[in-house]
Amino acid sequence: MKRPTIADVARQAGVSKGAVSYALNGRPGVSASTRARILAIAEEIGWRPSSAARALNGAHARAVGLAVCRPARTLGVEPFFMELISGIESELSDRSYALMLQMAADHDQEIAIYRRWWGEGRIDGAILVDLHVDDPRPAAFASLGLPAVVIGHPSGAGPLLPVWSDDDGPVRETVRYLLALGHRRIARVAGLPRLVHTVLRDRAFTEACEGVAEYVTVHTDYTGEEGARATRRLLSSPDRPTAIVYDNDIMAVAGLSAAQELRLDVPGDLSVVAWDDSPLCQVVRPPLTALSRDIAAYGAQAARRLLSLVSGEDPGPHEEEAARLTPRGSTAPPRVRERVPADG
Amino acid sequence: MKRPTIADVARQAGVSKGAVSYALNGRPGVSASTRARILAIAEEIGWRPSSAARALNGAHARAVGLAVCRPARTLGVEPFFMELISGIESELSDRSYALMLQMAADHDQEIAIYRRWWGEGRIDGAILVDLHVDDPRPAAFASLGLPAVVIGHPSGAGPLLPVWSDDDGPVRETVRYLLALGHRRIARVAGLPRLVHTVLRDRAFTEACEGVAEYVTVHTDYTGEEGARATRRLLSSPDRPTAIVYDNDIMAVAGLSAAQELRLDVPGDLSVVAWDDSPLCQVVRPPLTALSRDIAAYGAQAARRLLSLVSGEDPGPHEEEAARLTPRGSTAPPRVRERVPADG
DNA sequence: TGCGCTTGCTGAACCGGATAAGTATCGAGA
DNA sequence: TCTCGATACTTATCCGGTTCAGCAAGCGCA
Repeated sequence: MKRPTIADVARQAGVSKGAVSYALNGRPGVSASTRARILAIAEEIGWRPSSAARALNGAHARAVGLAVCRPARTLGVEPFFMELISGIESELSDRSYALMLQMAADHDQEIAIYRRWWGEGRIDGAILVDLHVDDPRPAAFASLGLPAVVIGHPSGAGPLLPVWSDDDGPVRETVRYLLALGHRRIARVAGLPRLVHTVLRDRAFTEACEGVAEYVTVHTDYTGEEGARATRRLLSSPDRPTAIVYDNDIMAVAGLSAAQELRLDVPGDLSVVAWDDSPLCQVVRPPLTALSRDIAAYGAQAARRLLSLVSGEDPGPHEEEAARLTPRGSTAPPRVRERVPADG
Repeated sequence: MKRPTIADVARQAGVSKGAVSYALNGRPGVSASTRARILAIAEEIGWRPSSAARALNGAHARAVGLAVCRPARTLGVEPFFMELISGIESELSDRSYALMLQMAADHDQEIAIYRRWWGEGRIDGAILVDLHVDDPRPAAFASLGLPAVVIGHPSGAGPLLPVWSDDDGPVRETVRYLLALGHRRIARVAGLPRLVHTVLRDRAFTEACEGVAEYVTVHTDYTGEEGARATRRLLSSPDRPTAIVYDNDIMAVAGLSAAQELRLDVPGDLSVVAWDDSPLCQVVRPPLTALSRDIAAYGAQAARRLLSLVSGEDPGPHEEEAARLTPRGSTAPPRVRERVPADG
């Protein structure tokens, strides 16, 4: 009942282990007829290469690592991750690479996990997500010599290969769109302030609004709960915003509900824009105007770059297509007339 | 720049490879002082055991597999999976087991993936989810000799170890609750009819309603889109239901929106109940009455059983705590007065 | 006829650990 | 003093592949 090895194949074929190895790997060194015979026997007795034995000879582990440190509750709710993983997967499974997944409590633990995986020869490379300001991970990865792709802006990727999508453009596009609709008081319910892309979006938002609209940014932890709380606070202010841009879809949905609970009409009294366009956005009423991007493609791209990095090539950094504004029912001109400049 | 091996440690310590192995594994055969010296050197030069070399000696791969075949779009949205995975993870990472994840297109591909992983010695066991009626996987796993835990009802688990939560009780509890509120026309928007738990819930729902309420069950694919469509169809019927029970939270949210779009008041005109209680349920207005269960604990339990199975023990089947009804704002007595029997 | 080259294969070393078997050293007991 | 037995190691082998050196046979060619 033991797993068959090449020695078993060799015995049955009446050749040496070496010949079997050559035959099974499609390398020269055996005749076509012997090769066919060996392959047939291997097939028949159900031989599979032992990944351990292969790895021992310096071959690749044929797996890449993804350790994630986010609180479990955000992970479960935000569609972003599963879509990203499913994109990564699609690329990996095509080449029979596996994905090693682990949740970490913090960056130190995450680094420890990678150190172990890499040290033990379990992974060939890693994908780094949720880039922080002053993130210790790029340097740690580099010192380990662990090939890695960073999903995040090059400015924070250090020596690692970045795969990112523009944050600046979509923010400006959104603000322009809201301005064009006539909004002059715009709020942004942002994610964790320590994340690089939050900082980039914050800056873009500020610059886009500066001088043309009143604006405010509130930071949250991405949960619907905090999104709702931030929304209530914003909407109960005397000069409440007429539009709110949310940094993820779950907060946008929560914000929408919070507004409706306050008897405000969306989009009449308040326009809502979500960043990232999961099915969730189209399921609520009104459907949410959202910044859409193909997250699965994003993940697939990262996986592709990582694999080429692992195989010794030197793929350049890659900027994924930026998110595009998909207007839906949650945005409209503000009902409350504002003093609009003649040239506006 | 190569990874240090026990040979390197042995050389520096001035002892043999064997002694180092004994020392590092905490086995007798070396003196305390030598052991300490070896451990110090190993630590200093950053030695890690090669998982490949260990696995080659018949040791465990220290990884378990999880191949999932669901359409990516459902995966991304439904919180269930990420919560389950995060629960599985929490248990695995405590014992430094890794999780190998892969998405499959269908059951055949899923079985092929496991066959490969198991054949290659990459995994010690597997977790099987989304049990289907006449599922080919339990038999396939058993014939492979792959230790596995099935997340699903024992009736469908075949020879594998089941970990499940009761479907029957929660369905009946929900129906009783709705009946007590005065509902007499209840609909159920169910998931895929081929899933074992859908069948179980269908049956329980039918039996609970039989003779005491009008009822109807509609099957969907779990997406919000189909949930909304089913809801619209149900609500546009002349004798529309006064309560709808959904098989997951995303469909419940979609159904809620669809109802509100039809200018129906929830819970006045329609009561809504969701199965599985993600943060999503509390984020919408009104917050959804839901069947709550600790999905992460569910996953952790499955992982725990699998690990004990892998280590040669024989843990019994485990029934997780059943989902419990958490009433919230989406359920109330039906506003439209119905002819309620005097004894009702 | 002899030389060199290619083809097709064998045998052995090797990867990094685990482990069984063997050996040198030392203290205790008879 | 000799033996017994534990202690503290060393040596050798094994796991399942890969790979390199070697070698015999067959072929072309001068």
